[in-house]
Amino acid sequence: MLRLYDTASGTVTPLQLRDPGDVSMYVCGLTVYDVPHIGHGRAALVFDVLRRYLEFSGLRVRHVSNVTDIDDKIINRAATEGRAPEEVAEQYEEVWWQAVDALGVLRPTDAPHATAFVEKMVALIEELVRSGAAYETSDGVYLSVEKVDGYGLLAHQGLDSLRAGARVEVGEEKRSPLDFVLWKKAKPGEPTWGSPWGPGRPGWHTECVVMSLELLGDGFDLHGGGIDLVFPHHENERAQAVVWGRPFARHWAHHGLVTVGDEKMAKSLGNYTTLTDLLANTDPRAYRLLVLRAHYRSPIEVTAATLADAEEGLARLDALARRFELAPTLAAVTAAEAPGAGVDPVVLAAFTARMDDDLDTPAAVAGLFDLVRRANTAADAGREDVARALATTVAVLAGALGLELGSGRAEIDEASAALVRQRDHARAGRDWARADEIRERLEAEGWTVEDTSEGTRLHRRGG
RNA sequence: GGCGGCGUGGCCGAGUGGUUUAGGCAGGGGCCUGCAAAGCCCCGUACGGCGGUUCGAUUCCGCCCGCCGCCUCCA
Repeated sequence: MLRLYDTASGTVTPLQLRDPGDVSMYVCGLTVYDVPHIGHGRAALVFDVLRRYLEFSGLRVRHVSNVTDIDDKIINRAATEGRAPEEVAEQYEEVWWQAVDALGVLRPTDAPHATAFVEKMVALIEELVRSGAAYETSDGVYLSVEKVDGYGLLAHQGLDSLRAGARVEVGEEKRSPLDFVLWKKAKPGEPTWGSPWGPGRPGWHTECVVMSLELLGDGFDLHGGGIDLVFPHHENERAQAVVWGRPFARHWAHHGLVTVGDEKMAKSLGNYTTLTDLLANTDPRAYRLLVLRAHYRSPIEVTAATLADAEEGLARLDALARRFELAPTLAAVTAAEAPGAGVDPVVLAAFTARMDDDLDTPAAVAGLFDLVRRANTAADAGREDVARALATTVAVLAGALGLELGSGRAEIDEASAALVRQRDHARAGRDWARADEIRERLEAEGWTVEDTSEGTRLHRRGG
């Protein structure tokens, strides 16, 4: 059984499911106002790995991830560019899904849009006002954190110390600086929805409570996101659920951020690389491997050097796939079926033990590389059956992590294929000069040339 | 200031109270190869500093130094 770090308790605890066999997880998606950067890519990869591993473990996963398609940033961008906010949101949502697909990340089972749930959000806010937990001001409706049992649970701080660090805006009508907005009254020209407090739009923290409970029901299993969402976003979601009287997430999972020179990558800092740029220059699997080689709660540096490192590692895995001509095994089997598919049961047990330990993917990946060496050694010694079993194991377990080996294989064009035939002929005739000349031509075309017992073999490295 | 976390060999990055101190990349040597490529073998004895606990700490405790995250929108 998977044990995961739970932000609420601050400990690694078993992920105990509400409905045994079924996992309900809600992952905070993004606000579609700009192109995604590689930090967003890591977020998608981390939860993709979690989801795939849960499925590999034999569980059914309902994975909900929202799209925030109404927000100040979208409105501002639309205003600046003289476009409709919906148009901006649609454009960047499309960019996001393309990047998700390119990363080999499974799309969520549900991707609700905030704008489709405004009526339900209004209903919730009305209820919170009625119960006395929320109050209206001249610019909106706010939740009074004083009314929330255990406010600060996720932040691991009490109300007093949170208040001590809070910034206070001039002219605010909030009763406490920690109170947060549930409904924003519209200014001229802004998109609006109707409400008892006049035209306006919901605050960010409300959409996730409403959509997660609506789609997954009370007491769903897991709520996740970046570690920077712990406070205030997730704290405030939970606060609304508490006052609403609805059991909320049983478990909270947060991942570490991508850093640049030890600093968080962020739009506001301007130190970001877009996901599109990354994917244009790098095999997406190399980025996945880079992400897997760090623990999901640790920060990772994504630099030319760490990416190159990951690409070399990936090349080693792909070389194994070439050597054994492994078929793609992405999510082909579950752990229960794996032994029947030729996976070494001892290795499988070690793999699941590592993954069950708070998703220790660095250790799991280390285990895979260890297997690569064992498979190659066995093959070098002529122990074909042993070697094949080990290589198959690597492919299946890598597949469980969403890493498809050998899929970077390139189609060989007819001209290159002809050169291969000529080179094999030359080598058969021991015409080394000719063979080397052809190899140079192929290498100039970007091929890596390998001689095997079956003759010349070509492959490409990198993306 | 409060809270959370981190500091491991050239780099990335797990892990552990003590026998052989993951794994990857880079580097050196060797084997294999017509030469390569791929692969295999060998080589690096690291755990921020100072104390304490202990027969013994990188691993436990305390203090210190440095760094990061959150406390404002943020994956």
